[in-house]
Amino acid sequence: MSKSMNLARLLLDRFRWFDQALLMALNDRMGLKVTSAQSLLFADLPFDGIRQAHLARRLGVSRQAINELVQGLERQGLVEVVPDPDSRRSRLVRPTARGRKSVRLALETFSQVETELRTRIGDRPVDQLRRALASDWGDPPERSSMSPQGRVSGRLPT
Amino acid sequence: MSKSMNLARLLLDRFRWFDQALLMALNDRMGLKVTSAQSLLFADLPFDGIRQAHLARRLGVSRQAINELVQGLERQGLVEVVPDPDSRRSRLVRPTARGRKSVRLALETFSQVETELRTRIGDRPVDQLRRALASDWGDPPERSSMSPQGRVSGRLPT
DNA sequence: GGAATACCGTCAGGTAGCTTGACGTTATTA
DNA sequence: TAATAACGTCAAGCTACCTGACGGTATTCC
Repeated sequence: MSKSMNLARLLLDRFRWFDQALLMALNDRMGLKVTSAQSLLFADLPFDGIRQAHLARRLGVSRQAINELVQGLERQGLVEVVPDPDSRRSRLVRPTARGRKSVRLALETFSQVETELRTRIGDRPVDQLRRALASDWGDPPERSSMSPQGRVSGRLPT
Repeated sequence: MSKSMNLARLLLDRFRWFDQALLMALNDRMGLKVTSAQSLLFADLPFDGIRQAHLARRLGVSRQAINELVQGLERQGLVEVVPDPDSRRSRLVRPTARGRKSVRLALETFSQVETELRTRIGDRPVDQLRRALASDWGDPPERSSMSPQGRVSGRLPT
């Protein structure tokens, strides 16, 4: 059944496997009601701050989308937006104390979950999985017209 | 840089790599403006029809969500919803002629893209990738309260 | 030095993809 | 036969995106 499944579906399903674990950890252990999109931001949130435009490029979404996510996190007191000392047109998104705790929990969770996965399917497969995923795939084939934007989360949009 | 990236992000990015190729193929070769969510449905669309509730369970979303996607595809003439001969409370979602052509193109594209990937990163890594992804991971750890629903697409929602 | 250009965040308005809740219909189970 | 469960669907609401446009700030270029 899963043997003949296409790689795209498999990749998405496995992403959701991780994502679900993360969301549950953040919810249960810190009472956070972050969304999947917000939680993904955490992975790229250096403690010394980062520009929104930078995050946008990193995640492959528009600056506006990032702006919205950041505002949500700000409302929950997880990040604060401060002036960038290096450039007056930019502002830095930086986790608060509580935010840093969440970021740490998120990273911890990912690593724990990966460890758990190793006990389930073995060290070798996980290493091979990571290696295959992390190697350079280049740009997607079939390149052409079409809009460049993607989705940060895991939904099925445009 | 990508070496230390967490598996979740890697999985999502690679899913998007495939998804983008699919969307472009459907757009360029058939002029279809299907969304990412709709295109994912294709992977699970048997030519002899399937129930919406079945699709919902398969993709891990609500029946209502599927209903919406199906209506979108119906508007574009890609599927038709017909009575289920086996049960009067159910209806079958079945691709039209044009729909079947799209489904075939989608499957073809996935296979071509995978072939292309093999020439880029090698046969072994792709085989290992598929094997690791398709093996039984069991339920996500950290199980607990929280809502069960996930997202079909690739976005970052609740 | 000053003007064009490019980049930063953000407002406004719009869409797709979801959710929960509720309902009528049909099938299954007790 | 009566309760229960499953199917599709309507309604309302939210989140995650998008494009377009704007006013500030840097950078580049004559």
